[in-house]
Amino acid sequence: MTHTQSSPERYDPAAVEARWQRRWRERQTNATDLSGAVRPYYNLMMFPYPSAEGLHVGNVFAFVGADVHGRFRRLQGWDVFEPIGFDAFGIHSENYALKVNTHPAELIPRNIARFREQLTRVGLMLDWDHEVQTTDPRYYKWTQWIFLKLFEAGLAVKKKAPVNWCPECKTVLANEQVIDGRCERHPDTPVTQRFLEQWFFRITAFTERLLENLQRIDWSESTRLMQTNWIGRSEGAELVFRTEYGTPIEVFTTRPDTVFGATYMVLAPEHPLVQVLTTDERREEVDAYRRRAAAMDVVTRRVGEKEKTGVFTGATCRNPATGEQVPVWIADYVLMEYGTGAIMAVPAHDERDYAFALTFGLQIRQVVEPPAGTPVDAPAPRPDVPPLYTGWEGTLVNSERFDGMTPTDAVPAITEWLESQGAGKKRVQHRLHDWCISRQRYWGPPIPIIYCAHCGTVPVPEVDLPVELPPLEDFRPDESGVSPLARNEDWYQVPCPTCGGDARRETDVSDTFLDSAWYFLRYPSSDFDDRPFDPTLTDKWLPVDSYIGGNEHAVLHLMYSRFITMALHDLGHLAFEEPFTRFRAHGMIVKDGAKMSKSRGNVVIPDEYIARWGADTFRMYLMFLGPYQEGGDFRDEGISGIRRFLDKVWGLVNAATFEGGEITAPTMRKLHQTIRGVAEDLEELRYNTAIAKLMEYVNVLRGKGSDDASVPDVCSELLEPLVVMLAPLVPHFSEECWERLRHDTSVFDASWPVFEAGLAEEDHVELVVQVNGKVRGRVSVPVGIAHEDAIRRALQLESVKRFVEDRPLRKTIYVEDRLVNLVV
RNA sequence: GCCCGGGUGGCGAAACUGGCAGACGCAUGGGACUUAAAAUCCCUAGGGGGCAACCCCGUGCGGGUUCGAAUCCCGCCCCGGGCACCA
Repeated sequence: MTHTQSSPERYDPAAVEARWQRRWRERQTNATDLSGAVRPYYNLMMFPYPSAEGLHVGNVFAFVGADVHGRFRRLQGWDVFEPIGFDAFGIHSENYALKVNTHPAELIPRNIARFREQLTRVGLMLDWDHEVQTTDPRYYKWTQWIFLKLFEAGLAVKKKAPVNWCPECKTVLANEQVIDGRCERHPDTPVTQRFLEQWFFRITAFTERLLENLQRIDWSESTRLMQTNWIGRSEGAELVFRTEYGTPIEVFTTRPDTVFGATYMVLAPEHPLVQVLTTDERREEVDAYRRRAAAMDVVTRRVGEKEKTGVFTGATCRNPATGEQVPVWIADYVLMEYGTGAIMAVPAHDERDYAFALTFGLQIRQVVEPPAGTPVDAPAPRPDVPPLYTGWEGTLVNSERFDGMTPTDAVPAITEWLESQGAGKKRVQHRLHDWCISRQRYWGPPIPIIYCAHCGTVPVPEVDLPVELPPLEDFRPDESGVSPLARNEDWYQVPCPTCGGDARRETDVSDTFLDSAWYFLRYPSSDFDDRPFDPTLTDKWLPVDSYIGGNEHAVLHLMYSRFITMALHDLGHLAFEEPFTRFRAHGMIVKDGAKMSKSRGNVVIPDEYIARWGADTFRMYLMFLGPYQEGGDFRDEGISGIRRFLDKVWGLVNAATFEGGEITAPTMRKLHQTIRGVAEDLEELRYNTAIAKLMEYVNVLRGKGSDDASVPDVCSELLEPLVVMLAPLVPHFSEECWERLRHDTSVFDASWPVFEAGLAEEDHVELVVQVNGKVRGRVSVPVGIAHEDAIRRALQLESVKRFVEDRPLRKTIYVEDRLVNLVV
């Protein structure tokens, strides 16, 4: 049955991995025949920014998880396309280049070379024939082309707007890049506001579709939620208050039911009507306040719960519900970018208005009475003032004919009533803003626009693309608010494409997120220079079947990619409007419970581990340390367990018998249960439990529990399925084992073992026997035994009899093949 | 403040739809092999009690529903993430 090996060959990962990587390269194992594929499967991973530090463990974790998925799909018979590229434009690269005082054009190729080496070493099934680099003019030609298409469609517009300015980056930032009022790249630097002419993509034209489609795409729930919140849909009404001269001031409110309690109004300091409304005697004070607000940085202005400030304009407006004249104020707690930039203040039922009214002694009128016993949000500070109550429960008071209604019923009733007087209508408001894509920096694709004194804003003709980024010695940004390209007259002075007269190029470059918003469209078509994406190949391969990446891109990259795809769809360039059919967010790898960072000094360098343990052991360890979609804590002690496991498999494979030995029924059952379980787990990216099941199977094969220390002889029939199931996780190792099991083709040309339900079924199960809900014994019974029989068997147990005694059974519960519970 | 996710042995974790809590692995202890060590193999391993068969307690805390709760409900505490003067 068993034999002791004379001199067992040790598993040497370095040798095995070098050998198979060479062979994969020679045999083109990982190259996909894009036009010939029969069952195309597009397996995408988020392409990296090629930093000078090289691949991070977090990257490796992300990529390996995606690679395991791709390899699993391949074994299931799909023609898997697993491409990779490099996202090398942008502030990140440029800032680093400035720091080390080397041109990014020189740094990036070096970094990319290092990344290629590392990615290959990890053993990813990447098709290098379709690599893309966003910094390649062959690529960004088409990034510029997308800009032109959006421009033609009126989806790229230039407008003067208050924008986020990072004094450190010396450029504007998209709202998505501002975190806590600070630049995402410079957490110590508050973002300031500037009023600049910028190019915007009208993502807000797609808001409702971006929101609705979230219902029907198979994405991680967490990611969909983040996008939903980011879009920030609010239902309410737009109401009109008029000045004594009849000038309308529109306000947006989610609580039209409280309009009878609107005792004053507030406009944003930047609101265009402020000029018109302010009375002469108030003008000086109002102007001073507006100047202060304009100069204020975003943090100080945006941080909530600070003292409310504001100034009375001297004007009054008529509340359309009560007919009263109410004072009009300006205050910085009202934001110009949201709603109409003006609000009706209902101090009794809004926290901010309440604080403001108390500060400035404005009238507070309760119009919603909370039901008895419902806590209010803030007790009344004085007897003559009502408490603050922001809830939706209760009844309306002081609201004339609407008194007694619930707020929920009053919303449509009051909205319709005001609408009949031309003073309001239903409205939906979103938090999402247009995407500002201008960057006053050097390291990006120039925006393909030319300004001509005669012809105005002229798009660069398609035949002139790409507008190449000129090599600039000094690419340092400055305070001027314009790009370093604006210092290069030779470059920006061009004839107008329309009239031939003197004209000037746009000197801003576009946001890096535009580069990455379409790279997945380019991969299959990377060979074509005359089209961004070939219609036939695009039809065949897109949308992406599986996309795996980090949730840090939930609202940036993933939202922009959806928008660009949707826009290109509407313009007739794509047949689909959602780019990623399935998206899964992976978790984060932490070290000692904390996020890895250079400042903490807890960064794990993957190379050292791969050198010491081999890529396969490292891959499998990463997949085992926690649920893939949650991430986990990196502890190096755990790696040895994986290595021990691979050594055991190695031992079994090298002692395999080929003549077809006897296979016991329990072993066969375990095999088929494993085939089913592992497939289910891999399908759902539950890599840690898939590995546990493979370990269990190996324990069975090794006859764990027997005291025989030698390696048992196991027939190849039991080992082949194991090796195939291991292949997605440990590809080199599995190839080597496959060969030793006397195969001369790649294990990835094999197919996933077939699950046979009949072989997995047990004929007996162990029923748990409870008495009054407590486990008192177990009994082995045939599968599917009848209720009465199960009870009878249970009652025969001594341990059960003792607890039942002579008492009659009041009730019996039988869960088939699981348990019986006797209630006495 | 609002919206998610989480809290289970010494540690990472598992547990289908409410049905044996702790699979799998790490570390630890004991044993085998060895002159010895490493490697390897075997056993034990939530806490407490008992010579033992067994018994009691136990999934962040306090209540509840249920024959039965890590899982469902109510009220809290702590950790992680997202949003945040968004009307």
